[in-house]
Amino acid sequence: MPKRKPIPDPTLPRICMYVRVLESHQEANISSAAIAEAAGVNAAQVRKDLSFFGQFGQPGVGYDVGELQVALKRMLGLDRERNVIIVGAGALGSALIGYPGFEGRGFRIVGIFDSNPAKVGHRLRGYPVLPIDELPEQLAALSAQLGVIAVPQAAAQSVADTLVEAGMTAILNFAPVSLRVPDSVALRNVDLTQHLECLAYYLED
Amino acid sequence: MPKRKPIPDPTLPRICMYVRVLESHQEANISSAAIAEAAGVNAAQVRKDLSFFGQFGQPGVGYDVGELQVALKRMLGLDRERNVIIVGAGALGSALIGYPGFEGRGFRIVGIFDSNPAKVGHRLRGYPVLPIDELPEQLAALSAQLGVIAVPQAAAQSVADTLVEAGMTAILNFAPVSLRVPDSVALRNVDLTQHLECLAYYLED
DNA sequence: CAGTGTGAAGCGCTTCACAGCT
DNA sequence: AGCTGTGAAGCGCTTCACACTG
Repeated sequence: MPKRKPIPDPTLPRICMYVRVLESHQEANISSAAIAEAAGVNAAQVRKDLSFFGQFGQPGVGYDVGELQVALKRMLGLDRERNVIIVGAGALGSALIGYPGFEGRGFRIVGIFDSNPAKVGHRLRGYPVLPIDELPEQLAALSAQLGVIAVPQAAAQSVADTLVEAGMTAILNFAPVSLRVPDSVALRNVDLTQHLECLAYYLED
Repeated sequence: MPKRKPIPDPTLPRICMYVRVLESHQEANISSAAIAEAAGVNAAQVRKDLSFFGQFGQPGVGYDVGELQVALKRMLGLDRERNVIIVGAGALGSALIGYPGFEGRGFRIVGIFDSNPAKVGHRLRGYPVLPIDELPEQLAALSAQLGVIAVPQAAAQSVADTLVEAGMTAILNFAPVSLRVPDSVALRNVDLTQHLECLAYYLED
């Protein structure tokens, strides 16, 4: 469900990368060629990507680093904090809670859920683990906008259904299954094993 | 560096998914339509993907589930165990060590490395944390074929260089940077924050 | 002149559609 | 009849090339 105009799917992650490049750039100006170099893409690609959001550059000069950064962050919706809940208090869920890349970039973990009664009630890195049945009530109270699924494969679809029913519209799924969600829900999958499997293909022996 | 014929980049992950579908399929036969349904793709896509590796199906019948599974696993190089080392003994590295999807699918963690002297020597989930300087010597001894980078952004390129110099040809990178490696090295990136950022774009407010 | 913005060409993946096999 | 394998069409992203701007 695109916001205003339909952005090509591959563009979005690239824009995120450009923001990173801008953040670690020292000078005040930067050219599309320099962004491309740092991001590992074509310079024309950079300009075309940016053109989806408007015109930011000055011919002969390039882009104002600070200005472009702010503009892109606003376009991506990264100009505000986002509350995130994690479902699954296993090793992966636990690691995500402490992941510095989240808190440091505007994503605040506001709740951990698990179906295992043995885990519920305990604290994980300072966060109380809540029972999954309470997810529907808690969701509004926590004003969580992003849900992370870090449960075993077998439980993933059920958790996704619960999240969707509770009104969650954006889900990041770490379970190795193709989840079924309504078109109105944004879903991204991160399949760790799949990445290793793809790499294995390129090994010689 | 493709093995025999150049496979379209998007095909590889899909093949991995098909294998998953086959593994959890009960009957002896399956049609491309059924695989497609479960994998969330087009049926013609499935047939075209499979045709890169050969002809497996029987017109009017479909595919033999067991046979196709074995064939695909061999084509992907998943018919043997792969030794994996993880660089970075932080929260993420720690979670990856215990990730059931690895050990359960032929990827065996054989070593953890970290540059922090405070971590070296300790055991992480039963594995000794080795100093990163020993990586070159240890690599051959451990016969590791896959390297996982789970260190902070600032250290990632240096770790990648070390891995490449030591002869590693496949790298899975969790640091949020675009790493520079020779073309002969297979590299895949998993940027957790980037996924959340992409999702944030689709949020209404 | 250096560098952006963009129409147009290029290219590769996806989907269609159907011949052919069982 | 049912379903695979595949040439060909369709489609969308990427790259080129250049007019234009400061």
